[in-house]
Amino acid sequence: MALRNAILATLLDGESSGYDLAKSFNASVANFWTATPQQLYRELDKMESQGLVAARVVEQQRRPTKRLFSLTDAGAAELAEFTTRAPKPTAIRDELLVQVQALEAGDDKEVRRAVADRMAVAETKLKRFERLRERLLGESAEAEFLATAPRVGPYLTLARGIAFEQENIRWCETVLAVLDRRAGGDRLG
Amino acid sequence: MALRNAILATLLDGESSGYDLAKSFNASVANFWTATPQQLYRELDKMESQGLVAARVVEQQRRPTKRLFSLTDAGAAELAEFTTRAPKPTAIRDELLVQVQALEAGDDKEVRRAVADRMAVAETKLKRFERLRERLLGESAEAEFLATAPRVGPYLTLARGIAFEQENIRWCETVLAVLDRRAGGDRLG
DNA sequence: TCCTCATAGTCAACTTGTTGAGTAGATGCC
DNA sequence: GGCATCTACTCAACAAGTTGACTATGAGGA
Repeated sequence: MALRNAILATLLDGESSGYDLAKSFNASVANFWTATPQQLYRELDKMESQGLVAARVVEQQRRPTKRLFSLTDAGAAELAEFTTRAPKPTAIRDELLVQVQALEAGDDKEVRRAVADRMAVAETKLKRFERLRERLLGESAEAEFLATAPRVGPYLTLARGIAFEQENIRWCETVLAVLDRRAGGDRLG
Repeated sequence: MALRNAILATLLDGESSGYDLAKSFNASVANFWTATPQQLYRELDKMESQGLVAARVVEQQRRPTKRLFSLTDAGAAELAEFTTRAPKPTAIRDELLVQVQALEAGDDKEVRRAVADRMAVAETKLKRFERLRERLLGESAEAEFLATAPRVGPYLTLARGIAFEQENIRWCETVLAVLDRRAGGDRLG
């Protein structure tokens, strides 16, 4: 039920096609939820049949016809009700951490490479998130924005994403340093 | 395939029953992967039939018979190979963040409560992780441990979990402060 | 004595998420 | 001129994760 509500929350920003949702689920929404295009189309169809979203077919010149989805009153009510339900507890779920856990039983050079790759990805994401943050803030200072902006939800979730990626980068640096020191020690020993 | 390898990595610490694994997946392994008992039993059966783990039936007095699983050579090889494969990218997946994103369309008092609950959970987890950390370190200082300990994988993943929970707590504090300030402003305005 | 909790699981049904391929027109690039 | 890329989807099959109920035994407390 969380994917459904993540979609509804995204539609608060206005109507959107499945295709556009798929892209925004790789940009802003990716701070707190991910989904493949398949999941989105399936869920949108289901929600349309349940009256939570309304589809409007838009014929385009030079492009395939698309369907634009928007929140209905029932959809907004479902979303509001969702905010009152206890959220599931969460935890990191990361194959890279499984690999680091198994470090000594595996290939430490490959793991080192995977950690370095992850750090590069995190840096790219962080930059994207920070540009998004600038755009959200506009001219305002953070404190002013948080006190006066009509919608602070997206800013707060973005802040969580930024902190997560910063933490990722810091952790990757630590792991790389430890691996290098230990590899160096091996050569000496 | 990540659950499978998370189980194999856990069995590096020695043989374990499904029941014990279920408990450790709520303690230490929860830093980087979660699983329900159902998933574990299913996966253990599959892995046994594929020769990745070996089961040893232990009859107990005063307790139900249990099966203790241990790594086979094939299982260790599979785990080693897993560390060479590119890990999937990861992201936060958190219903609470979906709720915060939908803040202005939902019930802000309920969301506030959910954030406060999450903060309490994070604090409990953090304390547990820090006790675990002390136990892992033993008498050593961190730098010494990282340079000389035979296995640093579990320490490094635990460090990631600790940082994650600290970041959670900090973020929850921010969100609570913002919500309170805005609720206060409403009363004044 | 009954009730709850801990141990140690099994079974079935369901939802959610992933993978890969296919359709089809338009634009851009070399 | 041809080939890749972008838009905008659809279909099918599978893998992974969740939920709830059920079996059995023993220990500890009210």
